Amino acid sequence: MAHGDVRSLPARRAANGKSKPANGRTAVRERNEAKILKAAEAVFARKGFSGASTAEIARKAKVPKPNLHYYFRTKRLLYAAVLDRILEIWLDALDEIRPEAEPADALARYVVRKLESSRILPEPSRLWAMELIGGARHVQPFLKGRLRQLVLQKSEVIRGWIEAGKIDDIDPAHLLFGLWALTQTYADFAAQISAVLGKDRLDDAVFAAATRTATQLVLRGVAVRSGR
Amino acid sequence: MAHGDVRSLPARRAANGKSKPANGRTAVRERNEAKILKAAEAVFARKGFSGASTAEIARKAKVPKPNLHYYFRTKRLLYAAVLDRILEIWLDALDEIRPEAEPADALARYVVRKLESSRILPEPSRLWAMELIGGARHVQPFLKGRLRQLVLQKSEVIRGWIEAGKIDDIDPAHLLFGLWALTQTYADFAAQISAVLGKDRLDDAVFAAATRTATQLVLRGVAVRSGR
DNA sequence: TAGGAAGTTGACCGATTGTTCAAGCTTGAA
DNA sequence: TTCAAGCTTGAACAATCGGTCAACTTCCTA
Repeated sequence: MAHGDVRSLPARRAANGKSKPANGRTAVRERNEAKILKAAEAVFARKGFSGASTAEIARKAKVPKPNLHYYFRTKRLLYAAVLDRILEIWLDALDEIRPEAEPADALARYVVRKLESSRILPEPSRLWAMELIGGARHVQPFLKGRLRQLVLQKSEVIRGWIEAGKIDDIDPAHLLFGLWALTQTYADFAAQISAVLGKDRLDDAVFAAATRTATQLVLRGVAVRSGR
Repeated sequence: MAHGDVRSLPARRAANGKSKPANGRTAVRERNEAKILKAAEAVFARKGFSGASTAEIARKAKVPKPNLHYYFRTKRLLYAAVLDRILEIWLDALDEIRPEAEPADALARYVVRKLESSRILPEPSRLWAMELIGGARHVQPFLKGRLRQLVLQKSEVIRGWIEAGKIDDIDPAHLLFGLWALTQTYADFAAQISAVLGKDRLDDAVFAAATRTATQLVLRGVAVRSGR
């Protein structure tokens, strides 16, 4: 699932170690790929894979359509490249769940970081949600492999907290699902939340209230005994 | 947002009160519309509005494409008709939040009913999620109107519980957002959850654990003082 | 300064999109 | 039995889809 899978470029720079560290003269490529990926992320997040059109992505990225296909041979490869970038963002913050951490701190910080992510980078979250709702056909290996292993591992950490009497008994995996749901809803369903609140966008006050509420639900929900 | 808006049929049965109660000879129409709506729901839920094709819907409903357009003149009207049916399902269970209800019962029953809905009717939830992620262009009036009013009204109920000392202080609207997120995640992101759990579908055991976990988070989260 | 790879792009491909047409079929009331 | 309204459907519409082609420019290297 590394970059190598996803990009199949027409030609790579001569494989020697001569030129400047790691780039050299591919500045054009780097810049254009970034432009296209950013535009693709936005369009895929709004319309999903089948609903998005390469023409719209190209228009948004301000490149002619054949140029888009020069950098990403097919729509599917472009989609894979976008997903590939997003996986890391998605996993971010899970490292708060560590055995030696104090559960109250760890869970609170996890909620804060995830909500921050929903505020600053809502589009990756929406694209991920679209992919999952559509059946997760393109990310099945990731879900059954890396993510599953990570959830099993973090579940062990949480079970450790329970056995140490630091938090109440709870199903660790479902606690994680709950954490994801409580935090990502503010990215995925921002349109609903802002409309219901009578705002035209989710401002800082909304996210502050969201953080308070989610933190309260989680910390009291697992009945954290504060350390010492 | 009533049915009248959504269906613009070539002709309605003669407007008299003669024939059998409320249908008469439109049995064919009723049956075909139902077939098409069901197929449309599934396809729209998987691909979103722009990603779905009328051809695929027609194929799934086992009617020729022009027949689909005979009953629903445009793709957009078909989509509106599908959304229209879903709104009621979506609002269901909110009536548990009543002033005279005991908060513990009301919240627990709400969670149970919503999770039951995620288990039995995941597709409407997924279609709704798709629509919201895509920007909620087709349901903006519903969100800003009926749903907003309902949320304001239920928020008052919850505020009443707080002031009566029955539950801890919490932002009522965000509590509702949390309840939605915690329960609908099992419909919307079923693909992720089942893959992570190593199952090929979300069985009864999963939903039982989900119910326990979500209920615990909510009831302890708001620190319900049991009645009396 | 010559050569060649990298990058750009207008024009075009067959396939699929949503939608329409018109000719047929079915059915219930007169 | 007639007849119109409701229903069905193969064929075709322009527009858009993902993707290709070949001619062009740009830019680095030798």
